[in-house]
Amino acid sequence: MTTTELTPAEMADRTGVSVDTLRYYEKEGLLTGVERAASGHRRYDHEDVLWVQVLRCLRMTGMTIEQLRRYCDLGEQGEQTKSERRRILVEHRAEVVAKVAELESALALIDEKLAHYEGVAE
Amino acid sequence: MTTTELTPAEMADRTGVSVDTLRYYEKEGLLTGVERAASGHRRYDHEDVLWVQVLRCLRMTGMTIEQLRRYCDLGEQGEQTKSERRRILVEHRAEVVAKVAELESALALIDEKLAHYEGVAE
DNA sequence: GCTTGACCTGGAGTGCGCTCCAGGTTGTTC
DNA sequence: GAACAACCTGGAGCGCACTCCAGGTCAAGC
Repeated sequence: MTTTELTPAEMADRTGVSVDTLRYYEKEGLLTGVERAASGHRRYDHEDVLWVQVLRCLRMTGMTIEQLRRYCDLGEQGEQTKSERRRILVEHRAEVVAKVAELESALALIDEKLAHYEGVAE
Repeated sequence: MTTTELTPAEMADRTGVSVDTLRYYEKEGLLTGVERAASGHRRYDHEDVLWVQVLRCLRMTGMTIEQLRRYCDLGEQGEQTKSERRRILVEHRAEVVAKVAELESALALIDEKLAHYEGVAE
């Protein structure tokens, strides 16, 4: 199995996360074990791509860097932290569901407000 | 018609928005025409309560202070800005709908991730 | 009439999540 | 081998939306 390695620029391209942010995530401990070329330049593999996609998904849904760090630290500690990690995801999932509900009730209010503009030309 | 007037503390209580934030919104032009008692202390009326609820709804759904200011400024300018205000709301609504979709696809990924923890005790 | 707490103003400070910068090394292309 | 881009590090800076502070005024209870 040949693992395709990506340069920082390629990784940024692939994930939609800037080179600076990738380095920032690494510095914050959200992205560990990134390989280096002999030159010292970073080389990202497919696993890194998948993981960054998870990071983006969790960030996008409101998980903080702090919480992500906790989640990653647990991952580093191995199998015995699985239930704790699961708990974190279950909890976060609930927050996302709540957020969706919140947005939907906000939509209702926006629609109500929009009704006042009925008949107004575009 | 007796308009019940609220002190800043009561207003904060009623709307869930802190006294500091209420003053901030006023300073930023998102909340205009707030009455004052003879003492110079603010007195909020029912309309203010309703408007702050709208502000919170729009903020919560990601509208920025800048955009809200624009919307409020248009309101100050009267009837001829109605279609522009409508346009802003319609556009914002679309963004909220997109955000909901985004969160829902994130939920799918979280669920996928959670599936890996299947059988892990709580 | 004095204390205590809510209120006033202008402006400084905070936390978050990046984003940018300086000063230097590496790698590719002509 | 020179130029130029992409990379490295540590650390500073930024934009947003508040949040807090200093120094003072106002009002309600005792």
